[in-house]
Amino acid sequence: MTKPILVAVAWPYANADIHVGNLTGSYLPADIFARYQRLKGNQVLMVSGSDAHGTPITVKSDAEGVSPETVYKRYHAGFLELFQKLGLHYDLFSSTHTQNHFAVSQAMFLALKKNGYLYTESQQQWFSASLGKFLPDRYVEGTCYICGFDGARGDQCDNCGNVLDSTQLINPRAKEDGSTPELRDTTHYFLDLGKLEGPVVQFLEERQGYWRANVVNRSLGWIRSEGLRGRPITRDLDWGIPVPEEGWDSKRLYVWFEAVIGYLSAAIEWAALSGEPGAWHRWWTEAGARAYYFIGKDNIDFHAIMWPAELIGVADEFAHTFEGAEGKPLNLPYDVPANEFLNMEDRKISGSRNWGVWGLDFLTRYDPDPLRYYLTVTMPETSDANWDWDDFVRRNNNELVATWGNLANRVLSFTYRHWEGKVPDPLPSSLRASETSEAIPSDRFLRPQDRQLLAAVEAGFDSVGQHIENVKLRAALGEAMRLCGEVNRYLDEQAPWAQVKTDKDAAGLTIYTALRAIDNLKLLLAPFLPHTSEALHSMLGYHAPLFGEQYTERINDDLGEHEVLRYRAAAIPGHWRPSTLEGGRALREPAPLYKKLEPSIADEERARLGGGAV
RNA sequence: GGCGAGGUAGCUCAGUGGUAGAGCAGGGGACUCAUAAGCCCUUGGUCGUGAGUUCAAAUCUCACUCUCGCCA
Repeated sequence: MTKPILVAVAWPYANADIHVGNLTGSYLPADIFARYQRLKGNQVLMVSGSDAHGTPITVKSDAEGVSPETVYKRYHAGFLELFQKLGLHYDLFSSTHTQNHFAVSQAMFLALKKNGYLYTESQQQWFSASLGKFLPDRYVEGTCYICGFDGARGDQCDNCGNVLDSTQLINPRAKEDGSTPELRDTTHYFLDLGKLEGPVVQFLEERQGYWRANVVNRSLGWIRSEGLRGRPITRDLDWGIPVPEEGWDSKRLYVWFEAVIGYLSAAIEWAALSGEPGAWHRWWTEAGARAYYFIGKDNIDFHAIMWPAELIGVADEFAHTFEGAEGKPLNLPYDVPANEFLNMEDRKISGSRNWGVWGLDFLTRYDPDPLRYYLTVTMPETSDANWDWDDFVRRNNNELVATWGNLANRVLSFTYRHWEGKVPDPLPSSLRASETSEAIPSDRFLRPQDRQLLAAVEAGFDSVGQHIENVKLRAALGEAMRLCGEVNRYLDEQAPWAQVKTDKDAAGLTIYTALRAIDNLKLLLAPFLPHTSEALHSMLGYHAPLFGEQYTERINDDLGEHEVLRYRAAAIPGHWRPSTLEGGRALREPAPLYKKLEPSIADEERARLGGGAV
């Protein structure tokens, strides 16, 4: 029985490079979860894309004198490169700047309006007569009315850190041309969150039993203490999605409102690209489907409150508006396993201070799986965590290399030397030549200690799998690593290097068992360490790969061209079940899976922190 | 100031009522297939503080305290 699983991954804002905190916060856990679900045989759809709209991007484009599109495409290209190098297997990684996303967002808007959850309200906003337009808060500077600092922005004062009401700014001036703006009335659409508060609270309470405490308690606490109030979903801006309404040409849908719709629009775009336009319904309207949202804690409000509110608000009207057909309600999030933050050497990661480790830069010096390993064992699942370069080196050398890499290497190289590069046959040599041997299941000859080891390792398919399904990835990886220890212990007890001198059949049984254990561990670790599991898979003599392939594609629509990352599933998918390694199989020449790192690199890497601007 | 999360071995963290755990680091030992890796033994904690509930509390309640985050 296969289940549709939607793996909805946070949309990176296309105005900065991705750092290790972003990776461990949402992108990496999503990929681990998705890879497991695919191995398990479930129907996975993992989608995301670049968040291309909003003022941070227009601010950057103004500063550089290029179009917002140029800015977003530059960072988007970096995302695609990083995801391919790190092996983040998105079924589709698109962008919010596509004709499809525009259409889906506008349909959501219209469906909410039709259902009575939108209203308009007039508010005051700075208007520049010389520029002839309303100014977003970030585009106004002046004196902070709290601390008196003169360089405060309309939305926030960088001196005292307070969030400001821009209309109270003293001596306001337009950032763009220095002109003095005036307050004018402007009308906006609001999402009537007050009306949706009851259903949203009910949605959260139904999930309180299994959601992470920091996600559900925070959301419920916030609603109970402050209540939900209407929130503007349009703003005066010319970059973004037009409001589907006569006379609203100068306004755009607010980013917070439309970016989350990407989870839905990307599923729809994926379905269209796959040549099966209705296929998105499997994840979005079927009752048995589950949607997991992988995000960082800064996004909790939007995914645990706002997005559910939008989905509850459109109800079955979305399909009606979008497809003109009778529709079912859209599925609400099943889980939002938000992660906390990762600090860098005990300080907050900061792009402007160059305090952090950036994904693409890291991969110019190190391999992807050690990064995936370290980010998983330090994943901030319950509280903030810390990246420490000494710890990175230690864990790479003492855990990844010593416990697992060395285990694979010691068994494979021993086999290669003593059994001519083939899996030893568990049949006793006396039976091997006889005619009947092919009919005898080789497991029959395994000794109790062999069966015991294999049973312990095979139990990992349940225990590791259960942890992953509960999105406890640190625990899952820890369990898999513990099983590596079991195999190391078994080898020490059996000592095949001694057996081989006195009783080659016994040594053969030991090595056969150890190889099969490694073949299992390769799968148990594959969601976490896909590159090296794939390499080991190949050394064990398999030809069909465990996982599928990523590729990019350029799509043309009315907005122009956008590049997406896609995924082609493996022809013969891997399976989340015990190995049935057969004797006699030819192995490939083994090579170490991981490299030991010099402890000195910790100092070298720390020296890079905070250095010259990127 | 309000809300949320956290404060458990030197370090990173598990552990939500029943005699304190893991990994790493530290100390000792036997082995040698392996990336001087692996294996065995071992040192180490009054579970932030105080009180309460209970036959029994790291685990529940209350107060206090420190850290981080969000909001005001």
